[in-house]
Amino acid sequence: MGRKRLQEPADGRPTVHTVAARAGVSIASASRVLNGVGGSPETIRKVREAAAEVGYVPNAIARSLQSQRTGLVALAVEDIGNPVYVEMMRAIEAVVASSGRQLLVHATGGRIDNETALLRRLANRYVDGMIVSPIRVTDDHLTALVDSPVPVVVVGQLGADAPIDNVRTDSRHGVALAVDHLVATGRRRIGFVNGPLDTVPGAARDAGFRAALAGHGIPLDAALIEVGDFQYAAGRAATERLLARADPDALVCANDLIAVGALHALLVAGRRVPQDVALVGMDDTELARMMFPQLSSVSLGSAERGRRAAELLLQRIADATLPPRREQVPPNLVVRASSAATVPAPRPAAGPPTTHPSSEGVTA
Amino acid sequence: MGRKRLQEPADGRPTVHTVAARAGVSIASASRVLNGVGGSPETIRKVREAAAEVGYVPNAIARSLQSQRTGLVALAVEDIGNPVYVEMMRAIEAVVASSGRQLLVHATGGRIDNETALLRRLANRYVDGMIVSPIRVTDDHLTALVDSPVPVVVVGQLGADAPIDNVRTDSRHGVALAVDHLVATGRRRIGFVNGPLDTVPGAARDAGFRAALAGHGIPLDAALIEVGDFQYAAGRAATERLLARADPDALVCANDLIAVGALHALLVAGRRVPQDVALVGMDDTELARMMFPQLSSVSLGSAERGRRAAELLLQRIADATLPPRREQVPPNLVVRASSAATVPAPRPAAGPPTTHPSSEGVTA
DNA sequence: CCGATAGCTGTAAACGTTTCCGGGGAGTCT
DNA sequence: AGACTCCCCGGAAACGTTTACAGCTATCGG
Repeated sequence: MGRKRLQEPADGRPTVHTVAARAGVSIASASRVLNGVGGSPETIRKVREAAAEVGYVPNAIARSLQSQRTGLVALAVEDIGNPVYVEMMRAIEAVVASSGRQLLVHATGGRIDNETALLRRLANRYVDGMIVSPIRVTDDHLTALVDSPVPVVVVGQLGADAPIDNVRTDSRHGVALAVDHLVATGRRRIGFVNGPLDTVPGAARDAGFRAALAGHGIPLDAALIEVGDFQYAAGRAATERLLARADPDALVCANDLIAVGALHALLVAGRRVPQDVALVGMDDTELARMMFPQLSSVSLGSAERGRRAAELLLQRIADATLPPRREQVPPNLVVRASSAATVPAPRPAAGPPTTHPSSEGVTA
Repeated sequence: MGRKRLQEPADGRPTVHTVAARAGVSIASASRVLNGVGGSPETIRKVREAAAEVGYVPNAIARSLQSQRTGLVALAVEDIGNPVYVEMMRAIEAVVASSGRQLLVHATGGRIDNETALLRRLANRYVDGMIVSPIRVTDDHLTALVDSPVPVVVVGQLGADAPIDNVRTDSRHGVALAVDHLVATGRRRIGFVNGPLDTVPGAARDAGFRAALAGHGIPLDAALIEVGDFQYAAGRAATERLLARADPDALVCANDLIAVGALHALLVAGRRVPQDVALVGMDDTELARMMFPQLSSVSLGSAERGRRAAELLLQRIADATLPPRREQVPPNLVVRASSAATVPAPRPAAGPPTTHPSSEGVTA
């Protein structure tokens, strides 16, 4: 007969065989006791003791191979530094952790190839499921998502007929909320600093801005629209370009990072916020509250979307036969100092300019 | 004889058996071809074809069980939303990804139990290695780190004799740089907004602040020291408390989040920055450059520390017998508008005393 | 007092891959 | 022509776990 399997691996780390041998029982009994299912009191005692003595800790990989699940869930977002994704991530992590799983975070940099490569590697079964928030979507991309061997939930807009669990918001409407608010407080020369138009959110926000302006009968002035990417530096640069050629009395920004960049550019240019230019960001991240003046921002419920996406994913992991579901989180506007109606009246001509410390402290 | 193993699992997903059978070769040959090692041209062709036809993708879990590595590296930090960790994470991720591995990110919330639990779960071999940046360290904690079955690299201060790969900076010295700079530009009533003293960085920065002040012969005024935690809201609240009872002409903050909170509190209180109060943060994150005025900040080289930690970890994964190493990244001060010398001259004694409020405040 | 039943235990198969090893064929050198 | 080398191939073991199955003992009901 051939020699039995090694009881003690060269590694030195104990396996269930080590424990079983030491306890004088079979590996099956040892495994049962360690999993808390069955076993006589005597067996339980012996196995527990042996396990404690050798410091046994089960090998999760072997277990996964057997059980066909890893307890890992992946999240793929464009930019891990964007506070909106941090908030989403926190919400997802809370749900995922409460189900005893761990979260694997991936930054795609918005590059599609990166994301499809990730999808493909996903097929190798290392994660039980995935949440992805793509900012660009192609057909290839879509079929990769649909064909994924593990459950996928998408956060963001998706073709209407795609059979994929999906939680979205309505950022078109979100931009409209911002514009409505600015118009209501007397602003008319409303500028817009957007992200790339070839992204899903960029396109949606552009459409929303144009529609909202049209809804108020305000003619579109191309000089008041500027495009960068969704980062701080680009937002600042784009705003500088815009200010060089136009004179807005309000600025809508496609996310909070851009808004912070815009704020910086405005203050450097000597404009007072909100007296000279009202400013509204989007995503309502912690960053908006950190600024001085605090930024108004359109909340797109990122934490809520993350939470729901995680729940959808967990449900689908539990039951793969569920029909594709779609959930929607409504946007809502949070008004803060950066777009407050100016003190005496919305008219920029009247009123003492100085009551607010922000103006003097900031425009040195 | 018993029946052979299923060629086609109920799952429907192809395994190496499926493609071997389809190609008419053994699983050993199939495996070799798929791994690009060996095989005759004919075999290679057949296997490749079969694999493509059934859409074979290897099961990473089974592979890991065999190879004893997962290609996953974990990172545990206190707060995933703190930009300093974002920068560190980016640097780590770059190194890790270039070695073909993936990064698993974990937020510990600074709670020790959380972290040791993570360490213990680590023992189950799901990751090849781990980078941890603990803000609190106990003995239990330390032994858990030392006993870890997988390689661990610590970012941050650690007991001098701990046999653990470690990359650190000198935040004591970092605080001293800030104080030196403020003193050199004429500030005397220098306040300090710190994080919790029972954390390693909190304690180090406190010690650094006291030492630096003593070095300049400036008596310590307890009213000028305030403690919160390392978050924005706490920094703002702590600064409000401090301003209620003291009148600093400069503020050193234990990190940039605190500094942003402090800036907000200062501006709300009507203080001008830097004229009335100079402000210096720490970590030199993107956030510091986003503010208006831009914040001076002591860089602790977080990206560099992350990069080095990742490299140390990869080296140790490759060779576990390496002796424990320790690397140090020096701090350096980045001066920006928030602590610029006030306009007429840095000399408080010489120049005309009245033009600027700060100068008169300084000669107390 | 005997058969059914319940609970425990051990053997062995299974998860899907890599890899050691031995056998065999083809080519080359002496 | 025989021996040697080199390469390719297939069988089978191994990674460490869970679990189906069957056998065993002890208890209980009839």
